[in-house]
Amino acid sequence: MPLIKELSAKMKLKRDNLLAAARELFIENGIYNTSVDAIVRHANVAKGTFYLYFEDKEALLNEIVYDINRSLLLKAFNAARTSEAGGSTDRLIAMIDYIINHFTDNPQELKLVKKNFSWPLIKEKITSADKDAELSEALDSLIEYRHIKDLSSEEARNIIFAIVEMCGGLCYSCIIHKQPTDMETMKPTLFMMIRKILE
Amino acid sequence: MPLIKELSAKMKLKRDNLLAAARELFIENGIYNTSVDAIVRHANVAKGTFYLYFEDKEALLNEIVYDINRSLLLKAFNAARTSEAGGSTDRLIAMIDYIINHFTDNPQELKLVKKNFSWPLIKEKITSADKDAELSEALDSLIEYRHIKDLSSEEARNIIFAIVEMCGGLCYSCIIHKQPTDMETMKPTLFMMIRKILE
Amino acid sequence: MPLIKELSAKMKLKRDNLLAAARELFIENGIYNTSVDAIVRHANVAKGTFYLYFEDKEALLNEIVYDINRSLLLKAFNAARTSEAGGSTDRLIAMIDYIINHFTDNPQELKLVKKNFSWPLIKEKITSADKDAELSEALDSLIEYRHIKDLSSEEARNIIFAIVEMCGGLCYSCIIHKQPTDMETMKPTLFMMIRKILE
Amino acid sequence: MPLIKELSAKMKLKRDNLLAAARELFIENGIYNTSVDAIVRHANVAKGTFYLYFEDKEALLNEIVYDINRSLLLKAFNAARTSEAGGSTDRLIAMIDYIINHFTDNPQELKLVKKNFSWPLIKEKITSADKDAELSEALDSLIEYRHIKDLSSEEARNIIFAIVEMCGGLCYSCIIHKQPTDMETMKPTLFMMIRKILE
DNA sequence: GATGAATGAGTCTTCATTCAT
DNA sequence: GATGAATGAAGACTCATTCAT
Repeated sequence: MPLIKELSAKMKLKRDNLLAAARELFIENGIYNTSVDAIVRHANVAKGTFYLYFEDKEALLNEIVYDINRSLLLKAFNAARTSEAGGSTDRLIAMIDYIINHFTDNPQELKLVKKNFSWPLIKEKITSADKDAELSEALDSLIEYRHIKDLSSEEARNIIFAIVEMCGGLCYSCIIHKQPTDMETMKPTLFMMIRKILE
Repeated sequence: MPLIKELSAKMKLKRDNLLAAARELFIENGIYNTSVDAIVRHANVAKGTFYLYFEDKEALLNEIVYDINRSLLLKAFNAARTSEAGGSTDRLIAMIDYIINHFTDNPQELKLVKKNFSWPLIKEKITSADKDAELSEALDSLIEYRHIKDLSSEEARNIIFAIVEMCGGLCYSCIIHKQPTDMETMKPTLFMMIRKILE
Repeated sequence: MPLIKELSAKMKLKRDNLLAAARELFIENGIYNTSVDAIVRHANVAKGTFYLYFEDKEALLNEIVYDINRSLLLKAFNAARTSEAGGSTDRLIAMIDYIINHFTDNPQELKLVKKNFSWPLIKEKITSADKDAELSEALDSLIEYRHIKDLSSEEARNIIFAIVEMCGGLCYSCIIHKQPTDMETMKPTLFMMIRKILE
Repeated sequence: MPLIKELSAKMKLKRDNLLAAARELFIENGIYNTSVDAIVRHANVAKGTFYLYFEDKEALLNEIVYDINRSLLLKAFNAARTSEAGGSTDRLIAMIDYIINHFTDNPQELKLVKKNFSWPLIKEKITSADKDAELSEALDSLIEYRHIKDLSSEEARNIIFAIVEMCGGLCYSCIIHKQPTDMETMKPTLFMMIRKILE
């Protein structure tokens, strides 16, 4: 797309500025209280510039949500990999623990991600021609780590998926609404449930 | 308060009209694409009438989401109660099955409910002075049905809660996005997981 | 107008209720922040009743402003009459002093009256068939008290009128805005000016 | 701030258009009967443009009232300065005469100004960092022209102020309501009173 | 006479998007 | 590519007034 690579660097910067500004404002004030105007002001660019880099506000939002998820997943993955956790179940729980802690510390981010998370978006990014290799790999290893068991890989994937949904849902209600209890109290129960599911 | 029952009945009708109109439009076009204007047009009342019955759009939304949840929960509860399911786990699964089937048939309703579900709202309704007795009871029996086990009632409640979140999350992604698979395929895996959790 | 005198008493009561309620609210919140709705609520009557007694909001406002002026003028008049003030100038100043003190204690009333005072309204009330005799007399004596001087009665009236406007204007700016100074400081200067005007 | 003077000029023009349109409509229909909608229609700009230049309707109103006062005061001042009037009292009367004549010719403007005049506004404009020097000077010379007399400058200012209020009040009732007489008839009496006040 | 539910024109304000420069 | 003034449709909400009961 960019004709001259040199320019592309400058442009990337501007784009990143916008992304960062929007992320900050979305997290601080919520999506529906953040106008394009506020974003460009915070990023110190002109209104029109926004539309040079993003189709519209939603495209920007999707990208931000994707970035947050991607970065968090990779960090959680590395945390689990470098932990001394022995079995694969322990590693999965270490990952989830990492994610829970992160959202406990960043509840606004959780709000943003949860309300706007979309699997199709992720799927596209790990399926398309210029796919996100790093993320793909992390996700794959997550899914396939249970190959030892007598489950088909689809079934394994579905189980992991279900666990993830459960964790996501609990994060939201326990951290944001403290319902039915706080996250700290819920955690042992959650981990126990996961262990039971995975035997 | 109402001196004349007849009048009150008329007003209830109008209120219900508005509720129904809004529900339809919310389901069809989404919340943020449904203006108060559209609602009153669809309900065939004047703009001002809306504000006679609802403080604002959000109050209306909350009521709709609550109504959907309430009615679905009660129906699921009755379905489970009248099923031949023996054990308590079977009854819980019967309930969940009912809910899954309902959302499979009404994916738009699922969209509406999922994005705007809020435990605090439910909590308020089953806690306040003039609480919703019927719903309260259903929820209580859900939570306390596992008193036989060696779990504290809080832990039992938390487990049920987690299962509900898992089911809710899976419904959304499997029914709306068909991710990672469709609901029909996911169901057996889900039920198996629930059984494992509850032993 | 009223067919039955008995009813008229009840009606007068309702009318007075509305008047009193509106006056209170106008003074407390200002005219443009006081809705007919608030008035009828505060007066404990139905919305429609309002329009049974007043053509519209403005008619009500006019009546309130008139009542305030009338009552204040009469009270000021009596205060001056019963004061030991000797000359006619002293009596006029005593009157003005009374009015200034009243507005100093009731700045909100001053706001209401000043922004909505209208001579035509007063004129109509003291000119019409069923004129307000008491007020008429007070005003007349005010105007004609200077008959000893070699001024035509028109000129005397105009001078008094001008003095009244000056006092009214000063009240507003000195009491409400403390501009150019507070009323207490302005008073001696004002009285000195009046004396000079009247010799 | 403006990098390009040309652009700024265009914008100033648009702002002035809005100002002029609003002024016309305010004068013709009154403030509360003039909607932002009507203003932008009359100025041939889009609704949003209004809010590009003015915070809200009130800010616009304040600016208009200020502009009218400012321009009238300066014109009156110049008229008095260039008149052959000898003493300072004569010059003050010349000024007042100018103002009276102006309002006689523009009664609608008088209405607008009188109901919305606000000393605090004026005060702010002649006190703030980037104060209106020209107006400041005119006002100062008005106030201080009586330094010869044995009055403190505060007292002199207060007297002038009182005279101004008297004139303003008389203008309104004599011009708008012809009460108690028309302005032409009132003028000699008024001037006589001013002379008496100032000896 | 009294009621109060219903009206709907009207208000201000926001904001994503465009486009001439 | 970058700008930011301009747009105007759309939004939520208000409230004086009416009228069937």
